[in-house]
Amino acid sequence: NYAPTSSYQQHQTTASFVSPLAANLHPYPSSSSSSSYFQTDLPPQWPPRAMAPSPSSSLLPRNFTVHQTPAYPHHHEQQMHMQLLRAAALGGPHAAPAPPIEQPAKDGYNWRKYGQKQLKDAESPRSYYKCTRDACPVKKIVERSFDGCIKEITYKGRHTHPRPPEPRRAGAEDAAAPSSAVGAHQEDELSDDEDDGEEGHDIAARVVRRGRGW
DNA sequence: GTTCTTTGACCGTGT
DNA sequence: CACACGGTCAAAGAA
Ligand SMILES: [Zn+2]
Repeated sequence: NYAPTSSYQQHQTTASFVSPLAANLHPYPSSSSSSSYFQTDLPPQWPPRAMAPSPSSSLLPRNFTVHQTPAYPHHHEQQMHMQLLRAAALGGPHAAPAPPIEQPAKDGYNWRKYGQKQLKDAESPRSYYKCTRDACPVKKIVERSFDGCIKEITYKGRHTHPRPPEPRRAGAEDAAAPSSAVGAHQEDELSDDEDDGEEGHDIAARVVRRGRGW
């Protein structure tokens, strides 16, 4: 399942600067030969809208790969993998002061972190987020590298609500076409994860699990 | 008061 | 059975 990184690395080199999030992520490759993915029932708008959080941190990963699992046929849960890979040549000497920590990739939704785990092998800790909207089951797992770069983002579930409105900046530029010619190309890939309908127990177990400690 | 992050403990699953 | 691993809870703190 998780051996993809290597394969991506070869491609990532070609990545030209790409605005963190561009329309490239769009599931609608209009006339793309392989639109096999997304054909499932993706939310009307799954691609993160404005990822450029602020003027400060623009050293986000250049290249990214999208792994999205088609909605679970017999399950209400959907999982998509989105891998953000940064250019290999990032270890640049001068590069930039490199902010100690980067903001979590913003995708337009609001998340609350409910856990973090240091994985066994990988030295990249995973952060677990849940959509703050009430009754919205969507979860998000962010795995970063030691240097803070996002290695992989995993979305689970579908939002039961539209994307919350973006906070307006007083006297700021309009959010029409911020990124100029961002038309670089990147590879969007999706990988099927478990399609056999595992995790079914997940929901049930969760409910029962209510009364622990307290 | 609120919401969100941090953090170790806890729990389910797999070996 | 125990143990390791990954995901989640929830108390305490921070904003
Ligand atoms: Zn949501």
